[in-house]
Amino acid sequence: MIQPRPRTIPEATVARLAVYLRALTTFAEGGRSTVSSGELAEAAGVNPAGLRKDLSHLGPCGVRGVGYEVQTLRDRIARVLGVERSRACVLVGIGNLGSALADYAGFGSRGFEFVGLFDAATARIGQRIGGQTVRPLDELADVVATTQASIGVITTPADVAQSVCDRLAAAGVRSILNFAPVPLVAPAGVDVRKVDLSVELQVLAFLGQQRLDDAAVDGAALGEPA
Amino acid sequence: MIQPRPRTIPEATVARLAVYLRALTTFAEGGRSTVSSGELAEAAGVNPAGLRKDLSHLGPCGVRGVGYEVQTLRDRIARVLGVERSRACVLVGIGNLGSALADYAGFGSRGFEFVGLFDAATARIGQRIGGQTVRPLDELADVVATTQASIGVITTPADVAQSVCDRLAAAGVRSILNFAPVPLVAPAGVDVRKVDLSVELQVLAFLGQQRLDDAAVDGAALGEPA
DNA sequence: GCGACTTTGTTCCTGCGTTCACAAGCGGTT
DNA sequence: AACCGCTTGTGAACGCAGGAACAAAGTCGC
Repeated sequence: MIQPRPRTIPEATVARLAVYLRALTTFAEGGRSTVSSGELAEAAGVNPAGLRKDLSHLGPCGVRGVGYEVQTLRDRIARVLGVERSRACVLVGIGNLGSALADYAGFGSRGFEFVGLFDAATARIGQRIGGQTVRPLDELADVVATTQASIGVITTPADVAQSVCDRLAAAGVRSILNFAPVPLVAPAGVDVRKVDLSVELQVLAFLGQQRLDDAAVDGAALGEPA
Repeated sequence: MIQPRPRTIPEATVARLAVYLRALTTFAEGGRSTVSSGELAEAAGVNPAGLRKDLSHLGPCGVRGVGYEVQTLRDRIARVLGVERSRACVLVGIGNLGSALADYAGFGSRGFEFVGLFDAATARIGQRIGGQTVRPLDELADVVATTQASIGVITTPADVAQSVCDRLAAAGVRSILNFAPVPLVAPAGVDVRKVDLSVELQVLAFLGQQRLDDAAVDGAALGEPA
């Protein structure tokens, strides 16, 4: 049995496909019917050749000499990414960040719907955020089972993140997005993806500092007084 | 003039150094005086060999047969990352996400201090969040100049992000962390780093879907009925 | 004091991602 | 109908990150 096309799309490509999808939506709203790889690449902030290679994973979907049909390409990327059907998500840890995510309009428009918000603090239970009511952690397994939620988001403090991860996995969640600054271990069959905001800031700060240091050294090499 | 050690540390290594720094702090609080690369790697969720290679960029800092001295290594990483001195940051766009970041304790403990919160909506101006008062955008240049803020964080809607980026760069900010879902173009000498929360979720969803598809194909290949 | 064990630091290698460059193909024009 | 310009899709080369294996070095026990 020959696979006509390898189903394994590189993760970096998947991430960019999501960006292309958003750019294509903007083009469609602007009334454009076709775009070239150059235009789309500029809108997405990537290299045109790389964009074409990314799209090649979906099979031929452009017309040579013309470009890509906006609507067709948009639909195809959406189907590959699975945006066509809505995905139920649960969110654990309703602090500042959790509240912001629960209320973030950008998720709903991309097919992600929060069907359950959970927190351990009794003070938070009952609060209404983004159309949902915060529930106690005890109800997590029930909600995941009844809603068939496949994605869990962890915005708890670091010390309870692993325990929450275990409970999510046990309840049947298949994918976890972790904002807590600890590496999580999950059973096989459960994907974990980490977003670490402090690390992003520290990398940024380091790059800025490094640039200053380099400039200082270059200046010294050019004969500046010590 | 020979550089005893190349000053260019890979960006991926820098990101992991920040993780090691956090793990080392945890070890220090636990009273540990030394750790091996294996222990630290497990706490950071990486491969021990890779960890040693990362640390090799800082020069020899361990003792063979023993491991790494927690306090010494922590100080060295902190110095390389520039955590020792506090960095002034400004934040533009005080929506849900912006408020959460302004109030996020994880930044302050890592040497990042928000010295200005800005928003265009008059309704938000004057609000107090995390010890700061939200100000109008007009005051951005003044605040950046007086506080010598070097880092700007953008949590505005996409359509105004580029304009905010321009104003930040003009005001003298050197590094920008962008949460808006658009690629920003900044003048030379200004670093931009992007965090796209919807993309993270979409990648996660795709991986989960792909896993299901693969399982279905595997099952069929094993002789399941069609 | 010496040997064995432990752990670091480095080197090699494999695989992946990115970029450049070119051939193939389609539409418009004469 | 044939030519020309434009754009896609792909093949090759380059650079980089990650992982495994090995040599160097220091400590602990005898």
